[in-house]
Amino acid sequence: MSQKYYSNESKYHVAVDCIIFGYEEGKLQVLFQHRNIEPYNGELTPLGGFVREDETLDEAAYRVLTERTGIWDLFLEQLEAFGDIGRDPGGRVISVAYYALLNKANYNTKLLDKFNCKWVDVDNLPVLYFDHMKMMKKAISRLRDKISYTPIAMKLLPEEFTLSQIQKVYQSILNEELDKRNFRKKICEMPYFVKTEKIDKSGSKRGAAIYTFDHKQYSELKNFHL
Amino acid sequence: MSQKYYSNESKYHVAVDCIIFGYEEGKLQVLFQHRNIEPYNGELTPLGGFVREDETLDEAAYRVLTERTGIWDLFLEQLEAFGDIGRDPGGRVISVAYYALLNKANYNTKLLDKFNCKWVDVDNLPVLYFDHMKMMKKAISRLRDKISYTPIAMKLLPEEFTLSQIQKVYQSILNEELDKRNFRKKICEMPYFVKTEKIDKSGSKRGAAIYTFDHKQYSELKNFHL
DNA sequence: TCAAAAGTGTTAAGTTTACACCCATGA
DNA sequence: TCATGGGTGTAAACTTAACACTTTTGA
Repeated sequence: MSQKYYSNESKYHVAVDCIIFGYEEGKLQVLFQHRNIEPYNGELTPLGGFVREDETLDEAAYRVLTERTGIWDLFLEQLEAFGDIGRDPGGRVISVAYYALLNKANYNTKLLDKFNCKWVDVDNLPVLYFDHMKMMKKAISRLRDKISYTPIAMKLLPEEFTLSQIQKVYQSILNEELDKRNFRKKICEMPYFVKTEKIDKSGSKRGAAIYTFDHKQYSELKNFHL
Repeated sequence: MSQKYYSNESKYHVAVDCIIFGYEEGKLQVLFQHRNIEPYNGELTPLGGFVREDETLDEAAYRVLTERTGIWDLFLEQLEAFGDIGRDPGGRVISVAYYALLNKANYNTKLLDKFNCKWVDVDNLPVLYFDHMKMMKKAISRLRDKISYTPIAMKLLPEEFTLSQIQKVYQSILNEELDKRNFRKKICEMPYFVKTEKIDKSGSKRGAAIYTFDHKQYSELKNFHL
């Protein structure tokens, strides 16, 4: 069936590559894996895999992510396809790049060793091969754009967080300091950030108000604006 | 060589699909082609083709465009890859979608018949098959975003144009009326729109100043801001 | 002479930025 | 008691939006 009409045309390997962002201690991080296949066996690479016949591109990316992190709740979006001829010296591979945001606290650290993965600060990236640096740059620039008009940065944090914590997340993504008052003003204007009665004492003696993200209200608002 | 390392993995047909925008008489238009292959033989579809082994994805898109329009000077950018399993009933095809802007005045109309193509107003789209409507929507929304911070809309017009003409182009893309004074203010602020001494009498009795686009200055400014 | 498009500035509204001090608490 | 991070408002700068009349000229 898959050969019914187009049998004269060439076929190619198709892979997904996921730039996976996490956050810890004020730093935006990316998850890499040591390649276990030639060429460049052992070198760091974004998490990727070949697309299977029974899955869409998005599903392939999601599979790679969940099977190697143990996390199901994440933000995932396609960046674009990379298909230069010599991009992979191991053969012609069309790679569809994705980026993802997840909460490291949910990460199953046993899988780190199993898959030989490693978190790296984005301000200290390793040497990357193929066109992986292009993907990285695209991912970071897309992420920077996107956090200005959607609250996806929340996916890097636990369900409960303080305003200072979000601010640090934004700062780590944008790589610049933000004004505390202006930042809080903007956040609190958005109706899906809700202040709880709870106080987080972990970050300061005085304690900071704990906020949560109202997913339901957010998706209602989002749909409304379409 | 292309099989050296990954020979156990599945391979797929990879195609490009181009959403090609043109402009005429106040209307934003898209170029379609009648399919000459089953399934859906004869139905309208964006211009597309399979990726060859000796070309990148961008090159494939550019080839499809130039060989079927006769135009070499155009704006071309990737949208994203589409790879749902059943998207093409003729077989599994991963399609990388592009959008392009070109000046219809340069279009070789002989090619229209040769390739069985047809310009359609975007506000009057035909029934589309596969996931082509998704691509269309993505292309239009990307185009709308992009004209707010880059002057790509110029690619729809001849080298020389009047301010009223550009305004109509913007209006046709955004599908809304713009304020004449505010619009002209914004355009004239950009240093790469240069007013010439020439007058275009074709659109009015009084005549309108002819402007050109300074590509050199634009690319210098653009590079400066990187 | 008049219809039709070209051309032109100002004001109000809204948004963004800059900026500094008091508060509550645990050590 | 003091060091630490939490919390708060206002004014200036800038950007965007709204708005109406005069000019030119060919038919």
